[in-house]
Amino acid sequence: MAEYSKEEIKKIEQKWQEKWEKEGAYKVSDTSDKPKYYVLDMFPYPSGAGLHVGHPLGYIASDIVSRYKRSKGFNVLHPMGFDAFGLPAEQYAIQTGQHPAVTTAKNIETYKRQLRQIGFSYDWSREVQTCEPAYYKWTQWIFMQLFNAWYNKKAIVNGQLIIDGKTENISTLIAELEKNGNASINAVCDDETPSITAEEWKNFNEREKEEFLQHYRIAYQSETMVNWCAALGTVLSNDEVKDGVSERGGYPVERIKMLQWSMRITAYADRLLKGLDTIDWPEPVKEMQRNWIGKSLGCQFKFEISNLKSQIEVFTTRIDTVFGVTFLVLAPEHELVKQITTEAQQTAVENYVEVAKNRSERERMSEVKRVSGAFTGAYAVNPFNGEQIPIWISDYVLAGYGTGAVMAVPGHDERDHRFAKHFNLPIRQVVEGPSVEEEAFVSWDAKIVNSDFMNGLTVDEAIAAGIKKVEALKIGKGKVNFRLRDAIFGRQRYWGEPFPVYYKDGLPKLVEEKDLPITLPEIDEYKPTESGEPPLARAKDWNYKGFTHELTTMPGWAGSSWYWFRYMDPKNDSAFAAKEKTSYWKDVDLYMGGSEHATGHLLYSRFWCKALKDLGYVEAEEPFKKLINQGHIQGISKFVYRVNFALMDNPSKENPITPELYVSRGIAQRIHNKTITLTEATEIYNKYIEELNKLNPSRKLSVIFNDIEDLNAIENHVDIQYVDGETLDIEGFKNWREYYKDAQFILEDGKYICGSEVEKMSKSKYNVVNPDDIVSNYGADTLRLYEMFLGPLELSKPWNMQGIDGVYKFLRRFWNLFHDKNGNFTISEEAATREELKVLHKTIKKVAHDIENFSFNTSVSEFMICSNELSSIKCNKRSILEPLCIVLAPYAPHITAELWEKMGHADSILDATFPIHNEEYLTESSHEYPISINGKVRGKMNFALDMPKEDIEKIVLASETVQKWSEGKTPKKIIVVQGKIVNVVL
RNA sequence: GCCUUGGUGGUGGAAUUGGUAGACACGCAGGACUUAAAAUCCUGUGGCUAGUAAUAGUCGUGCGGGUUCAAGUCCCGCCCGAGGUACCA
Repeated sequence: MAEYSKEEIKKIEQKWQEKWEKEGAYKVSDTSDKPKYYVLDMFPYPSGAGLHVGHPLGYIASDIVSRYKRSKGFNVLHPMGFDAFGLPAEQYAIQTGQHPAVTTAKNIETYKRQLRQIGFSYDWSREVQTCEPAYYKWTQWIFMQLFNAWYNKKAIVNGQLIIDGKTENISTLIAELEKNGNASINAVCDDETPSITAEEWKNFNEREKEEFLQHYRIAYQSETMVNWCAALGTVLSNDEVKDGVSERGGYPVERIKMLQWSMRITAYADRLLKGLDTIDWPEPVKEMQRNWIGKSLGCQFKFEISNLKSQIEVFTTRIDTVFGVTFLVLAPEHELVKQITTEAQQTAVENYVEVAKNRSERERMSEVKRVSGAFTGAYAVNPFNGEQIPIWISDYVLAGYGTGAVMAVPGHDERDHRFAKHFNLPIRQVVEGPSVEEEAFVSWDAKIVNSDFMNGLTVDEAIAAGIKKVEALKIGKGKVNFRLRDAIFGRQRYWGEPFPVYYKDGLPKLVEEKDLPITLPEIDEYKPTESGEPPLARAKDWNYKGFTHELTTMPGWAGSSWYWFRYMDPKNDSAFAAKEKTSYWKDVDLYMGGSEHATGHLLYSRFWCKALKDLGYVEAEEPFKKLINQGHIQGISKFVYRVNFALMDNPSKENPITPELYVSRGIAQRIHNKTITLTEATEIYNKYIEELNKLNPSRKLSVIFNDIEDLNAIENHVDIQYVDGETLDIEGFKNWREYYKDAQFILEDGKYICGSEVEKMSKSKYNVVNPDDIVSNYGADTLRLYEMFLGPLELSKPWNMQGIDGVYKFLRRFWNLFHDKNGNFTISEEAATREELKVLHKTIKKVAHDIENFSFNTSVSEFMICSNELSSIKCNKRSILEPLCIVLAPYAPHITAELWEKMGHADSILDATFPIHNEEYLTESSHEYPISINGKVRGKMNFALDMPKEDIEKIVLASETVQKWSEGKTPKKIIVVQGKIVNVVL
């Protein structure tokens, strides 16, 4: 007496989940006669909000593929684990004092409970967590290998030169330095690496040797730009910076240089580029990586500075336009700026640099229409024609790119043109084409003019000639430039892998391998120290044999750049994975995840994989053979608007507490588009000052407020649980966080109205929807089908629950095929009719095709059509329903397992062989042709599929439809596409 | 800004890749069952015009052009949304 009711679903799903777990039904063996198939989901970060409905989208799809491949006879590895280090847990720790390990463990438990109840076929015995010492021991070990490695572009293996070069142990570099110095070494190294002889190398002391080797190591230290927030005493991600101030607290942020660990990913740039042609990834992701790597052929050369001994080095891809250069532009951070600025220009330049350095790189790149800059007063000499050209600085030139200086050719570059127009600098045409007075003319396919020896040459010829000239003048050379920069590997944070590094006399040294892992020490608070040192500086008595440890930790991507290898051998204590395991599983056959990882995780993972391969630890050159992008399930984010003013005194000395004052959406909009009245702005200012003084009673504080321009409203995410429609639940909001407790609000019509936006669903945006309710109301099988039914896997779409009833009804109808009106299980042993077989085989064909093509939404529709058809012909025959169960099982494992058992099977449906469709049942003998006149369908006619075109033409031309529309005229043309359509042209 | 991607009924989406636009669902409307409601089942459902009606005509895949016997699909130019933009993962 079983109906597919809420209670029954719960019973069935629990029963099978427990049974499968008890039997170890998903345990995978590392040895098998079957072909291997490795299906991997992207590593989830276990956030405090738990799993949201966006996560399972990809997991369900990959689970369907895993189950399908298993029923097709593959040995399928399908693991799951957690990328457990990360910023959110740390921020939570700072706020609440709870140890991130504790909250992370709790979050992981929640995730696992949620994942289990959706019925995924994960082999949980292989679970890994990046924050476990047994795991990060090997992350540290890999770091050590990369520290002890360099990139030899002239590597020789078995007497053969390796064209792309190879990662080698640093010992081969040292051996060569001892023999010949670095004269004949061809390696990827820092630009400023000096040339030395063997003699000089031998005479280096320990410090000099290490400093020299740092130019070559794959993991090395260098100075890089970061967002420094003095008030918070830490470095911030671009994400945490809004409008030049910290998202939290609204404190000023400036760009400063800091010594940090980096990874020489640029050594692999060419291989990362070439490897893309060998892997089956979505073309857009490959394209994004190509653009990110950004290989360009150009020319790097020097301009002399008039009246000074220095030179400015520029990189350009358009040396052919060098006669059109009318000024140079340096990044405001460029090291020469101070030196070349004339006295008269000093104030202007200093002011400009001060403003520019507080703008994020992203802002500087995006606001191209806002032209700004300053003249240094200095002039450079164009080496091609001896002309004196002014040197400017502007923030559209970025310090980290190329040389941090560009030769400006306003005639043929849009940004240069805008700059020249704005500052009234000359514009010159050197490429033949339309006038460049009003608009830059950018072309790679034209002739060069007004350019001395280049006149009449094509762009390509002129580039070659230009490089030749530069090299002849000995001022530079042709150069391949990559946009890709070395990856910063250090973080000023607590919750990450500690480095296996200590300092002796200020020199970084690796710990001994036997001392791994270097575990994360306990500290009292998770904040940076008062003096701005990273949190690890708080650790008491934490040292390595009396020496100080490295105090920064590794970034989020460290643990996720090799985890797929660990799943192959997750418990190994003597290697990150045993050689025989990595050579059996090799690489990931199917990787499912979002395209947001295109230029981060996916690039870093490829990099580490190549390095590990070169060093002889793994066989795979590429980690992920096939990649499928799942779209994001988007959430509706809500926003509140925090009032912000710049403080008059320097907040870095001692942080004042700034008011939590929020204005409703309409007011924020008026602030933003500057339509707010001065009266209203003044009221807000008064309120702000009042609060500011209340919060800092012992100090006299004031803020800058001259007009409405000085008033800012910063958009902050608010958790959607505190928003009803668009109105904020003020009490809920105040209780959300400690520092919102006394938040003040300026309302509209008595309400606080929130802003709203569709964004990716993410804990950090506080817009997540949890799948638990759906599972408890409808069951896991319905959730699985519904998420697939939502639309194509790779498209992003906002979450909505409309329509879930449809798939639930389908499952009930499917269940009813096996049961009579009273809920008794009844199936017939009668032979199937041809009609029934056609329905079955059409479904088998469509579903198998859909899974192979990752088109899961269309299979769900097909299942519905099939079940509707079988219902309407009242088919309950075993010979139809049994194979159908196997076909549906990857999508809805619980219901099908139950029905499979009821049909009398003692064996598991998990290992049932996926049926193969028989084309014989599907062939049609005739086709109903749409008859169109001038492309518009006017009628339909049925013809045998093998009827010759000529016969169809005759019949159609004689038909009533054509007679009616042609009104006696003779048709000009008739097109017959066999099996498809007929079109008559009048 | 730049790179990538998407835009089809009231809603999610389908369309064998240039060949009948709107499959399958949701929602809505009407009906059956019921004292009633829920559940279930049946019927209808892109817009506009004409008709009591079956139906007929016409417009229609973000906007504007183009190629073609034929365009949601290909080409050119726009508009809008989303992801990434190097310390979120």
